[in-house]
Amino acid sequence: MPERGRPRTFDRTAALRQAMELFWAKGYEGTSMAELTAAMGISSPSLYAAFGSKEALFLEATDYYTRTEGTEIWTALDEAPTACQAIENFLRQTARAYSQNDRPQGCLIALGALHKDSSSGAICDDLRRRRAENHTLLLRRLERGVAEGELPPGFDSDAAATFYATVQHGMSIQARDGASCDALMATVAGAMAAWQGLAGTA
Amino acid sequence: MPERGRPRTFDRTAALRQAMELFWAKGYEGTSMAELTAAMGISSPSLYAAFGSKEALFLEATDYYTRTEGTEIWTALDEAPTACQAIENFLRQTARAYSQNDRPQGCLIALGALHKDSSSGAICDDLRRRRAENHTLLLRRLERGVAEGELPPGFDSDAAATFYATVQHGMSIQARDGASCDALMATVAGAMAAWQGLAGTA
DNA sequence: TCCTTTATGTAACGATCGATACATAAATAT
DNA sequence: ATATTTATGTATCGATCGTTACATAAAGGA
Repeated sequence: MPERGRPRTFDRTAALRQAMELFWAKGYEGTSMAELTAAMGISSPSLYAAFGSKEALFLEATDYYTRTEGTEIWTALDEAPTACQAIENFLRQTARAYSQNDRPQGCLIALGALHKDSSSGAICDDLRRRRAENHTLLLRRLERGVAEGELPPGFDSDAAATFYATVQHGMSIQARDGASCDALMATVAGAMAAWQGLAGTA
Repeated sequence: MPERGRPRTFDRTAALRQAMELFWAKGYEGTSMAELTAAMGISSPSLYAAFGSKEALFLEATDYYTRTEGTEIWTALDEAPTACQAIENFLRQTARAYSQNDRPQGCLIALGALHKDSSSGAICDDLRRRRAENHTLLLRRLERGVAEGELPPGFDSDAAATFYATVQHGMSIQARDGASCDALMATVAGAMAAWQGLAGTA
């Protein structure tokens, strides 16, 4: 029973990836249905039959983004033996991923829809929720550092997580301005220079 | 000879301020001419006669923005006696300005047009140029710190300026996510914790 | 007073926006 | 073979996009 009726003639996942790259490069509002259908290689009715609407397509595209792009950024968090190395790897992987030339620069979650419009309200909220989730991942790793005794008991994990998440968001804009991986690494060095000050004198 | 023909019936500067606030809140692409004329209280032909086009209006609005909004952020840079205090005041003023409730959160220069569209190409480039100017202001202040002996000769002023500019850009997104002034101050504390590491062991 | 100049108000321009109606094609179910 | 279900292709929907003709109103210059 998996297939009834006429089978679709295009690869749904491949079309979704094309949509993701377009949204990634131009944002939600900046991407038109005409551009989407052209990039995905399908007609407008096929797109609506397969994905529902432009808004639903964006939500599915961001979900696909989090599952396929920049995963090395977040796996680095848990695999590093110390919280310090975890944060540094997190930022270094970010610098590398954001400056790749074979894909849009910066992060779709950070840049996809920053302005709360009447049409993109749900989109904006969804991205905001995903940013909050990323903040939580940083927070959990830092709290683990406190639990393991690497960081002092009075360490403000939430403030530190906010700081490093904010640095990452800034790196998206920096990458959009054409910064190279080396230039992004300068920001990483600055952010890691803060580690001793944050961990030492809490 | 200052006035020939029928005088305009609206305050051009007041209308420009309304346009600025709208662009600030919703971005270039996200703001429509209908919204602009409604907020400015004028008709479409009056807008075009006074400002030329939507693109020209945005450029003039961003110029008005830099002359009127957040000036305390940049004056703090030169007035502080030390580079360290200059950067800290710069960031603290940023935290305060970005979280005000009587105006849009974050920075128009950082958030106004991040996606290089076919229509907003010139807009995007103009904002990018303004961000580069802000980076230069930070760079000059740090170089002055080196010249005055506050910072060691090998201090990488450019890398530090990039770091602090990136933190400020991230604070725009953080502010858009609803962060309070106190929450932004956590990021400021993190960024300033990096100072000793950057200035000490260069 | 007449002419020029600039601004306003109404109305609408062509283009593009996101989204669909409709008929047809291709598969399974009975 | 017929009915049902799903996808495709063409053509277009009403709404909104940024922009502008056109006639009229209000000022200064001759």
